[in-house]
Amino acid sequence: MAQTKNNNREITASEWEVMRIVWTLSGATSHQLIESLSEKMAWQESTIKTLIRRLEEKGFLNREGASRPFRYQATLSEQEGINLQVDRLFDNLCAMHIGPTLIRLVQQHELSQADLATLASTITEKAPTAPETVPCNCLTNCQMTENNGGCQHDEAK
Amino acid sequence: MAQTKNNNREITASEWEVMRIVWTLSGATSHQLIESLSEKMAWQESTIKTLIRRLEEKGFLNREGASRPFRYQATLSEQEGINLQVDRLFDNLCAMHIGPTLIRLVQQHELSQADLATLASTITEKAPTAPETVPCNCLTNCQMTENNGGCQHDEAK
DNA sequence: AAAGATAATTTACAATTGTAAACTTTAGTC
DNA sequence: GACTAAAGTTTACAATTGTAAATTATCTTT
Repeated sequence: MAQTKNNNREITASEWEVMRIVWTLSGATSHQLIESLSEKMAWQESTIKTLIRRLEEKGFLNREGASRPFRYQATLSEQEGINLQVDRLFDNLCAMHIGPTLIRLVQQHELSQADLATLASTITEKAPTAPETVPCNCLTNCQMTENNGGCQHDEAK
Repeated sequence: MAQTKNNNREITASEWEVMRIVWTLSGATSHQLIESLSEKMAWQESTIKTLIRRLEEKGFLNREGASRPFRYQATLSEQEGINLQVDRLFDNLCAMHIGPTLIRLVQQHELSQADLATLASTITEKAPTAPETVPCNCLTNCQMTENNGGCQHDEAK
């Protein structure tokens, strides 16, 4: 019996490929997944079946349909899935480095007029209450002492 | 003998914690790492030593000093490490979802005046050449056919 | 130089992940 | 209804990761 909840487990890199197809097609049969991924990823069909099963067990895919060619549906939206991965990453970055990281991402990726506009207004909204600087939050309370050299982080650039 | 190059291997979640401390302190001894992480992560000292060794093997840490309390130095800067992780993630996101994802990140995180200003000008620079929309690039050539339901992605929101 | 304290290396072991073969069941077809 | 093809389930197995104990080597201090 497939899980209904995604037990706080993670979507791995390989599994992510499966999810992408499911999201793109708004649900897919194993046949479709095998077709797409055996080519794109050079995986054997067995591999793809395993990934589907694991995603079901983890609660990220639900099987639907009564008779055999079942369909697999994502239990979260693509944006939710992305948020999951992105937050897991950003929650482990030094606060001081998030700004430069976002700047780089904005520079590096192609964004639509609309997205740029939204970004611009978001920035305008945040500006009035933005702090002068965002300090490093790596070591809780920056409990560094003299004998360990202190928090060098503030000198980072 | 420790690797000099990071053989295109990854920094895992646990290893990342070690790197953060090394970066924050601009290099650290195993003693410092154990002090910091045994508390923060509730790890045994042995665990931390293993992580240090693996990071050395992967080429992300270099040991320096001639006599015993060695120091471990990162072979890449924190920003480079972050870029590595961030790119690994963003390279596997549907292009169409990157805009909304960045908007959300900018909203969600505290950014300094300076970072907001840089972001703003970056946006201004990009605007003139920004496309009306950024299409989904999930399925290479979107080689979806009628019998698989076609690329539903363009309808995503 | 012997002991004791530190630091580093080896060994360990279960869980997860990547990858897949083998086997079983079921939907269609003759 | 028997056969076959497609779909789904079980089993497998090595590599990586998380976590750590045991062992060995090296400073430091009597």
